[in-house]
Amino acid sequence: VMILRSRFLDARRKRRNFSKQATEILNEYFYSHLSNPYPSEEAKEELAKKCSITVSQVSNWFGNKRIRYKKNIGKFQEEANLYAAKTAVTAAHAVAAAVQNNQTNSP
Amino acid sequence: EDQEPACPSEPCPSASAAQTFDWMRVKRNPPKTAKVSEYGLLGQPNAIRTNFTTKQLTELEKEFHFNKYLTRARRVEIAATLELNETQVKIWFQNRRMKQKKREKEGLAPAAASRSAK
DNA sequence: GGGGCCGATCAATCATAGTC
DNA sequence: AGACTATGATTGATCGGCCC
Repeated sequence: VMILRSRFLDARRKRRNFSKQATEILNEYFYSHLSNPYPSEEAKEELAKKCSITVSQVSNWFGNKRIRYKKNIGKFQEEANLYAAKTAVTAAHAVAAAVQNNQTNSP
Repeated sequence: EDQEPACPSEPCPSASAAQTFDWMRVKRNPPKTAKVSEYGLLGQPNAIRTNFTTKQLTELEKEFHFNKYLTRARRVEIAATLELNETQVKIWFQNRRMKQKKREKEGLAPAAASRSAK
């Protein structure tokens, strides 16, 4: 084999993990869109801005996340529940508002 | 905006019923880089990612700088020289162009950002 | 109708950062 | 310190869409 890795000085040599907040934002988006975790170009730009990373990095993140998630769903169960609970709060607010609105509009 | 489930009708037992959506079932067909013959002839499409050698990559890179796009003739020539399929050469150029575009994009955005940034 | 290109994505792998 | 895992990036190749 010896596939000479002349690609020696590959860019991936110096890699930095994203900040905790950035990962938080990305995971929140991922799990709140678990049925279709494919952010549009615009959504990626917004996420990139919020996370202070590039759009490509956002794409890489989602690409890796999707593949790794479906490869072993069980391994991410805990994480999935965590973020599901987190977004459940905002969801509850939305529901509450909807109910309120419903009561005042339909006798 | 379009968050998602919010459990419309289903109870949603305790926490999340993490179901398996279609995107999780997506499977790509194995590469058809049929190299036929060679040895054996069991016609097994390689089904594996080809690892280009340094020489092949160097040559392709050189060609790319000469021409971003290939002509049929050039493609045949290069494929023969590097012992690759015409398809592999074609795909390599497509990917290379995309890579180029990505670089240009990332190479200008930061510049604009640094200007607007304090 | 078919082949090339584009844009997005997949999937496997690389190389490093982080954890124990 | 060393083995093992988590994770960001790279890349050959696929998928769907569009154009000619």
